[in-house]
Amino acid sequence: MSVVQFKSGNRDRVTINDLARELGIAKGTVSRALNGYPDISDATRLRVARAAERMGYRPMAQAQAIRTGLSRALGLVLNAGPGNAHKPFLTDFIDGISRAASEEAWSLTVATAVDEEDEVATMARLVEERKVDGFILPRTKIVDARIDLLRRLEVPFVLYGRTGDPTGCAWFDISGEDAMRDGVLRLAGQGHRRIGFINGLTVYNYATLRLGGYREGLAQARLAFDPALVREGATTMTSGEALGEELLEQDAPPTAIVCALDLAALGVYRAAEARGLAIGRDLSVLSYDGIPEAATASPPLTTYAVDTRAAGSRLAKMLFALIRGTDPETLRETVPAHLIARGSDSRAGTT
Amino acid sequence: MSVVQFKSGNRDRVTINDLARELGIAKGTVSRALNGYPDISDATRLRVARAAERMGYRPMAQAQAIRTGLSRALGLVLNAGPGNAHKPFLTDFIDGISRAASEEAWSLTVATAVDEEDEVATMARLVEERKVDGFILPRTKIVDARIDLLRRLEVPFVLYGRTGDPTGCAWFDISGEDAMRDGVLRLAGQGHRRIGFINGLTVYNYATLRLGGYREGLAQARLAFDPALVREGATTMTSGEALGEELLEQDAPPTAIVCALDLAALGVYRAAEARGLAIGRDLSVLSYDGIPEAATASPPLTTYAVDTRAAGSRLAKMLFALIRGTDPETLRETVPAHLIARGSDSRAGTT
DNA sequence: CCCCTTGCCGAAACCGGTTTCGGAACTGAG
DNA sequence: CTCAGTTCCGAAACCGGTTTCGGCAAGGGG
Repeated sequence: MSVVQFKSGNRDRVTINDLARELGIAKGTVSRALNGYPDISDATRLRVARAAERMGYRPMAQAQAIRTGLSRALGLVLNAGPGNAHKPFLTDFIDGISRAASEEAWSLTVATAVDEEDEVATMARLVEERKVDGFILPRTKIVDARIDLLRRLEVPFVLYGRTGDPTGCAWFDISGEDAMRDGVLRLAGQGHRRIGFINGLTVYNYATLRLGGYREGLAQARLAFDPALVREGATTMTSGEALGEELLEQDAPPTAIVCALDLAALGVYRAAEARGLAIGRDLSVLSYDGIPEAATASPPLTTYAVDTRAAGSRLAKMLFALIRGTDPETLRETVPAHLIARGSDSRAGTT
Repeated sequence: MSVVQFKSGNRDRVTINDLARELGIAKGTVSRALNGYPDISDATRLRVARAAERMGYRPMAQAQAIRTGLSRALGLVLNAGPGNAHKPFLTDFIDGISRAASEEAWSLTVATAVDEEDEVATMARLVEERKVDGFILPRTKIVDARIDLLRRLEVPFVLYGRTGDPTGCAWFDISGEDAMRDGVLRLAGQGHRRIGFINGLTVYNYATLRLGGYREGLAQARLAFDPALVREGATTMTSGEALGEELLEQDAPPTAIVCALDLAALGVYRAAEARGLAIGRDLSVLSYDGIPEAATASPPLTTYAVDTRAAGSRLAKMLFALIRGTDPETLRETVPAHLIARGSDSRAGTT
């Protein structure tokens, strides 16, 4: 047969049958005692609990899954395709999710995909094989195929970010729009009058929000919105450099630039350097994310930082609530990013 | 009862019973046909395969697990405790593993832990609940409690890195010692005579190897080994800065420093800056890892880079082989890091 | 023509749990 | 003392698969 020989699976593990035999009671009784059914006397419940503890009984998750339909695993599908680096974000995020999951003895199943189609296919497979009970969806788009899929499959999910049609969605998000608005006001307060904006990819929901925040900041500072000072589509250093160059080569270049992503801001550093402009003196830059490179850049980058670990943890807890039947639309939270002021922005016109 | 109400689990999923009923044959026959048993005629096998395809049958992983003992999941436990940042490493690593796993329709279960004890406990839990069939162990130590545990439990595992007692271990590793040796030779070739070394934590296996590589490089360059030029324990920028300071404040400071980790090297940047030394001119620095910050530092850091994605992928494949019964000791590979020459090292004495 | 293989499949046991159902023992009211 | 109502547990079905076992039919050798 084409079946390969695997290492022997079940060793000396203690099963519910062992427990029942040891205690001299029916295994169904043991199961109900362990799961808190009301038709079990306290005495029996205690006896079972003690024996389980003493013998080191651990229910086999998959055996439970086949009857209950719950595999006690959260799903996270990462898009690792080209242009989706988003690197430093991950460790903290996974740690946050995983820790919250561990607290409830759940686990986290991670898969990667190369594009949106692959992402949806991977999620469908995880659902079909019942490997996960719900998903956390990072990097939400305005129109997001993953959401459509999970809505159709009636599988619980929470968004890290908001989306175009939020019907039936639970989410946790950082208020990037508030950060952008505050950033503009901060720069305006430093005397800047021509403040540029370099956005991320507009398919993502955050981009629209952040542009809105930028415009709101301008309005509050009583500055006119000038389309010539706005660019979009920078998610890497390279694209940030290109778009920064576009802004700076104009006749009336901005004296400050707000970036929607730290990586783009670091690209702007290069563009400025190429033109002989000193960041923090000739050009102020301010950004969003709080990636580690921001701290080591020279000058260190002022940024609105996100606590990604806390986000992961919160999302996991929301997903638990969802799986347990909470109405998704009551599970919606938005929290602010926090400013880390460093040396990349300063008074205008010190040249 | 204390049991919460979960969302209905099993919906319209097609089971092996549906298939059997549809085809009018026994479900055991369907199972054997699907799994390539030899006592099924080709005609039946084909009929079953087609029906399975047409009806969209997907075996429920956990139901298989309970009989076969295999959950078709790889385990990865990350230590996310303080001082274990190792951030950028993760995305690529997970992607590599996950992609290799997906190819065989396996999945990846990720958990985090805060210290070694927690790590071992988490792994034990995953094994007890049979959530994973084997582990990938990153950041191996010379004496590693995780290895002891898995050896005792007879659970398959592969190391990312080598270890003190390799009995029964399979591993994949990057030859950090060769990189350190080549680094020393490169600097010696540039005319440096006093070459320092800042190592990582010596509990990790790589540290001993890299120190050995450094010494071998000195020997080949006919330079004497001077303990005053060697420090150990730098795994962060902060500690790298402190140890770099120690080296530089001496009467006869090194003109070049080899670091076992990029993060430490970036710390040395700061120490040098504080003393008014220009990296790449007054002090050459060369390092290992290939983290993204290395490219954006000024000057960009010369480093021996590691292809972490490929490592993850290779490790997953080795783990599959192991689970399928291959002798661990035949599964051992070491590959070289590759040099990315940038601006942080140069001729000595240009001051 | 008989017997022994061999190929192929059905039936049933099994894996480790959960859940339903029914009945024994105890309780309290009348 | 009787009878209905609780309390608590055993027995068995069930979940969706895998694996063992045995038997029927066809084929081949003597």
